[in-house]
Amino acid sequence: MNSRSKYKTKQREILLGYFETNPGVHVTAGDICEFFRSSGILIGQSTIYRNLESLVDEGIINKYNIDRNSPACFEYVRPDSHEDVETCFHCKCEKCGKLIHLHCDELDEMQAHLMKEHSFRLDPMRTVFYGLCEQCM
Amino acid sequence: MNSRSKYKTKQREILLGYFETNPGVHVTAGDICEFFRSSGILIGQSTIYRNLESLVDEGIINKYNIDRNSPACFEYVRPDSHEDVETCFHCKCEKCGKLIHLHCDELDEMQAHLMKEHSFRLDPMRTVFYGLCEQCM
DNA sequence: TTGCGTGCAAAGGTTTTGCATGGCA
DNA sequence: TGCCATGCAAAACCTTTGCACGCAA
Repeated sequence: MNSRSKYKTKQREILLGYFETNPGVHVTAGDICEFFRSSGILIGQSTIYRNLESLVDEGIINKYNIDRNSPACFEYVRPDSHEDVETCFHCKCEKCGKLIHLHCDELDEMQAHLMKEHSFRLDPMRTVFYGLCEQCM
Repeated sequence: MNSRSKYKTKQREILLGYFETNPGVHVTAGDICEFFRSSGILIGQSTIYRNLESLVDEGIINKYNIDRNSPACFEYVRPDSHEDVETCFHCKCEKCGKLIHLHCDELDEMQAHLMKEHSFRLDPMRTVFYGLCEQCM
């Protein structure tokens, strides 16, 4: 569970560079494997999975479990936007599968309400709103 | 995706009976398979999965994706709580697994807000709020 | 040199699918 | 009779793990 890297390896640097050049983008472990493979960069898939776990533990990237039976999504956390990500919500369209990022004061209030009135500490990282997007409605 | 049963089969009735005698309980597909196997009732696992999908589509049971890498949970929806369920939100404690039913005006407002401001039609049946309950906090 | 990180392959567990058979209407 | 549902087995899928080798410090 709690894994942090102690060595600075070439593979880790490459992976980190990939995220830094793709901020705000959701990618799966498979996407990353495929990208490196097609780029002629050889990094084993287990190395990718292990480094992803480390980066999540270190708070450098976030992991979202959008859906069972679809792979986990990873997203780079910009150093200067630490608070934003904490309060970012995700909406998943049940029809087209589109993932929408929401950052909204009203949702923050809703979260505070759940905490105060219902004694429930919502975890935005784990919670996904399911429904229909504008196009599919 | 959208599968609804057209025939009334013995297997479907048995599965439905299982849920009706276990209201409010969370079970996995594996649990159900194991239960029938140990009861000497032969129902193929694919039949169970396919019927579960149908029952979810028909709104007779709910499916919760508690965690990746742990199987999906299914729960019977009592007929007499149908209206409630439509506007009822679910909070799932990530630690103790407790499922809390919430019916609250503020959440209704939040839902209306998502619709009006973000053009997203939230589906309360499919959406589960993850976080920590009072005891586990 | 020490021990962590890597790569490969294989395992793990849940869910889906192909196909022939059986059963409902 | 015409489909749909079932059961079996195998595949698909994402992710984790075992192990020997390589590399960082």
